[in-house]
Amino acid sequence: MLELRHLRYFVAVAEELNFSRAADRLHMAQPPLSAAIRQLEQELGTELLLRTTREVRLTEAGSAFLDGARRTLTELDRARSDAQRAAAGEIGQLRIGFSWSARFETLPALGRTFRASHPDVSLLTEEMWNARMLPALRSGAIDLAVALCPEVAGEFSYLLLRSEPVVALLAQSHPLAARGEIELRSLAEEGFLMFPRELAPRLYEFMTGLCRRAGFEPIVRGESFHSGWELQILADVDVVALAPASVARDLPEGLAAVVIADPADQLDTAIVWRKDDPSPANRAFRSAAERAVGEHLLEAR
Amino acid sequence: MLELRHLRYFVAVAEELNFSRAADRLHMAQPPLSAAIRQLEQELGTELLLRTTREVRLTEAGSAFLDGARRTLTELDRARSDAQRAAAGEIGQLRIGFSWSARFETLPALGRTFRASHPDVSLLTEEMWNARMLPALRSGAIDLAVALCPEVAGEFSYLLLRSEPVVALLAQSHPLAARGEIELRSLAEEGFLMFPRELAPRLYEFMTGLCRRAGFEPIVRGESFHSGWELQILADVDVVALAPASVARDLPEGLAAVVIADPADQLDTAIVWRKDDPSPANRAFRSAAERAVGEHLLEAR
DNA sequence: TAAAAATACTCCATAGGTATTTTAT
DNA sequence: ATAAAATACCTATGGAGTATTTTTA
Repeated sequence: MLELRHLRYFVAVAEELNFSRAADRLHMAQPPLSAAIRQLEQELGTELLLRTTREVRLTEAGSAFLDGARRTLTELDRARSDAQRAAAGEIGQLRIGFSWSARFETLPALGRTFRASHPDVSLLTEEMWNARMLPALRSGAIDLAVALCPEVAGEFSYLLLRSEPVVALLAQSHPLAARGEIELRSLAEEGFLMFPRELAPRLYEFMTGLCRRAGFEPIVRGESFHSGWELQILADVDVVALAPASVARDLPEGLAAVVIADPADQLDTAIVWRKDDPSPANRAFRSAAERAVGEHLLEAR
Repeated sequence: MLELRHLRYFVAVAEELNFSRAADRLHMAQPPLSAAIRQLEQELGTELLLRTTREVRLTEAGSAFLDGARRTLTELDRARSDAQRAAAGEIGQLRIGFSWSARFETLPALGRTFRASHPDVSLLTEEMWNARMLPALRSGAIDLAVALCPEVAGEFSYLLLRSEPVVALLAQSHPLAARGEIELRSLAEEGFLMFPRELAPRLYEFMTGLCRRAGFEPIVRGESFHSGWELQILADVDVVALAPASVARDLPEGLAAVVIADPADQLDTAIVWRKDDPSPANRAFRSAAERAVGEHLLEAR
């Protein structure tokens, strides 16, 4: 059976064109080297070397095989280093599901931090609603979730990335739009635009809970957020919506964001992963995230 | 030490994701297979497989290494087949030195015949004078010579490809140009254009010998053939030259070729090679040449 | 005749086998 | 309870060593 040994020996002999010197180089005796080469030739069914006691020459087959043997050994080295780099999380890919709101500040900052240390891991990101994230994580469709107000069950772990104030999004023409900050209760009479509850139950409860604690039940005038939050509608129809502050970074024309006063009402964004996920790239991403948190790279600016 | 055995075993296990089934497939027992994989992991310094008694999964490193291992094994197969094809003369290259006169019929016909059976051998051809051919063959600068009237010494073998009549090349305006055939002695009073004797001594002797047997000593009026035979000069100056008949296939404007009558005065073209040349492609070319001779593909048309 | 490959043989490392235990579902 | 991997132990093939012979330039 052909083994790498044969290739290594053959390359040495082909380079030295001298069995004794090649044996030296390989730290072995000359007879077993000769035997191994003979075995290789038998295995291939063709002469690779023309030996006389005075010179050793490559045959055409030998010269062709030398190229191939070198390529094979190189390929093996690459395989080895790929495996080791993959084990260190330095190559591979990560599929990341994220909440729409993470698009503005959190995800870009995470990406920058991670890419700086792991340039050869490709990040495949997909926006999705919270309700899809856990099943996607569970099934392995994604490796990590970057979620706003995530629901986290037992089989998952998470790391809090940032907390940010809630803002009310409303038409610039609205009387309250000019204010820097408002009390939530001043919106008690407004119509609210919400998303379908089943897309992110915990976030939905958080927002209606805010209103209730502010002393009113929100009047839900529509449920129309589908892919992302289609905000333009807020300016057209006369309704308001609640969102994390970072959304204000990229508002459509004619919309304003006003911070809700109560500093206790913060919206959390976290990364979530399967506790038992052994992927080194995953671990590496998490520690990059920790680093980013530690360096305050994820805070609102 | 890492061996191909490890790669073969690992690929089998990674494909079956089951040590026992993989062991079956490899016609071996399960424990030594487990041992080999453990050894491989130790060699690489990283886990490749996550085993429980119920399932075997690839780690990231394992998945990366699987790709690399497959590539390595593929590369080895290619190396093996390259060696075997090279041994059969099916790949490689042949450097061929040829006489100018072979360019017209002999070399193209040889090329066609050889390429039909050996499309992956590249032919590198170079025109040269006979005097350069033997040293070039001896030093290995060329593998084969296709020579007109070759001088063949002991260390070389040769195969006669064709014999062809001698023609006289002369200006179309020459009184004899209209004749289909002439006696050489009718050129006794003409001036001859020759090449420097040292470029092809045997051919030179052959041609002057022809004249002497026809009863005259040729009047050499110039020695001006350098690269190829610059024939245009024959039409300009009023001299004649002797050449093999195939040259008539591609005469410059204003020149005519007239066959010399004596059918015994034939010019031979042969391929010449080093007796001890072991190159399979070389052998293959020679047998293609024999085939071409047998099928009369090299004869004048 | 001298340098280098081939041959003859010896030995032991280890690949691979069998029997059994452990483990996780 | 069971299927599958790990462990323990054994065997023998063959890879590598030493001493010697053969070859050819």
